[in-house]
Amino acid sequence: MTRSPRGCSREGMSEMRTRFAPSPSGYLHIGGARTALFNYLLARRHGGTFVLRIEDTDRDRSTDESIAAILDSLHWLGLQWDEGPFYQSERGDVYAPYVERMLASGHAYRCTCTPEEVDAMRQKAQAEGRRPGYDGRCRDRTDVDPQAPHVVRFRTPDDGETGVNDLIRGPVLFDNREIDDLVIRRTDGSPTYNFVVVVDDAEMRVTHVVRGEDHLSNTPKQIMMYKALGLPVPEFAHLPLILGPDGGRLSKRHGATSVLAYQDMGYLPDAVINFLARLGWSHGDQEIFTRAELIEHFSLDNVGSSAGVFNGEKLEWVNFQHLKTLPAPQLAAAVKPLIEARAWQIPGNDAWLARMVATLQERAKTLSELVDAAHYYLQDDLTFDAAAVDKHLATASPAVLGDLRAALASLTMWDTAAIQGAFERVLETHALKLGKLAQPVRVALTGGTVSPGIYELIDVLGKDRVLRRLDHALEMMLDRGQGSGARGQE
RNA sequence: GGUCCCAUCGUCUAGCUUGGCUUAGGACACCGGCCUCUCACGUCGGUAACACGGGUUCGAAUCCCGUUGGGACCA
Repeated sequence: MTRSPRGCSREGMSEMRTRFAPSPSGYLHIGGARTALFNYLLARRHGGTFVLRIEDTDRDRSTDESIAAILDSLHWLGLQWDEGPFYQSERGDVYAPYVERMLASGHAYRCTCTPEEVDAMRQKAQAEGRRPGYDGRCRDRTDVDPQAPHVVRFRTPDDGETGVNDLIRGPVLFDNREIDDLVIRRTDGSPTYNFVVVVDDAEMRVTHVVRGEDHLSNTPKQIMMYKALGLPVPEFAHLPLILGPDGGRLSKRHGATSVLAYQDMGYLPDAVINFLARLGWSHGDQEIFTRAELIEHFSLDNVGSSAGVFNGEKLEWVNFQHLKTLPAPQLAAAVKPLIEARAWQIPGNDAWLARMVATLQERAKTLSELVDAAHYYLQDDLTFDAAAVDKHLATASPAVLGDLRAALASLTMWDTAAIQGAFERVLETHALKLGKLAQPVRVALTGGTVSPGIYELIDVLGKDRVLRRLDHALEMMLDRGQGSGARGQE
């Protein structure tokens, strides 16, 4: 068992090479993304190479759509790989020589037992209270015709132990007697998963295999095969799984599990990465990391060994932390496509959009929320909230609002200071507090009671639209005033 | 069923390697105060955890064993 410092490449050691090897049987989910991230971070941290390999051997379950979704997800998250993508389906001929090598060296043998026979021995063993599994009856046969249908089995050691020196959980020992002779080549000639992984990782000179904990019990078999083939055994690190809120395996019923779904919901890739990194890894008390900080501090030493529960609320908060510190022009650029997707016209240039976004930046956890909140900036047909109108507009004085309209109309400068000045003059003449005026104005300008500060709102909205909306509100107030008999009677 | 992994606030976690510095720290969420033109932001404070049982030790969240619980893999 090789013992080396966890996740640390020393001077003189060969370059670190990590890999992410998804099977394209669906979109890239949160758990897979985290595995990819940790491989990426580890490689970046140590100046190594991050390899992408698509395990699409299972033609029935692999689809081009899945491959595209995985690639898109990785691109979106910014997990740029250095080599690949290599497609297993295109590597069909690399495995045969390895099978032959095993056969020639006696580490593998041909077995003609049918699935029924294997099943029978399993049941018998179980009935007799023994460990179920292949009993090795073809191990030493020399009479198997290579042309006849057969599988090739790997001859596992009969005794002793195989140790996995897991970089995350330390040494894990497996009793070799528990591991029976696994099939490495099926009757149809196709190689099996565990064998293919070993060959691929060896051929791609992967030095650190970082993958989900669900692969831990496959690892001793793989180590045996590396040794049988005389190949260098890589380091292994098995990441704890990500669970749903109920402690079970994360699945669709826990909400979105696809990476791309988070893109659609308006999350920032850097935030998703930050959140995923913190799910299982830590660096003291720090919660918010830039990509560069993640690369700088990442280490397998600080990856925990227990499974974690996906917490969407924390993701929202992490996203907010990133969103609010993003420079406004960048945020504007990120938000623009979402606005266009709603077929909303942006009433200004990019600079204006950046100003708009700046007023909403601390008021939205996601890009989508920000666009939702921006409706009164982007659409002129306001939807008035009835309760807000009743509470703030119906009770306000048209005279005061009219004065404000006039004060604003007469401004030659249009900035928050000038606007504030107009407000202050009106408030003084009517001896009112700001709240009494700001809320009716807010309802008049947005249709509701929630918005950025009233001065910045007015500033960004622009003089024309502000005056128009004020006029409209004044009209509404007069209409209601005439029909006041109806009020209170519903 | 067999093998393996895991176990600190509801959740993510620090602390565990090298036992005392811990009245167990931080964060999300939640509750309350402050700030305030609304909503937020911010800020101050609060509720809340070492699964259980043995051992080792002067002393255990930290080391060992067992139990329980959860998970994975194989079948």
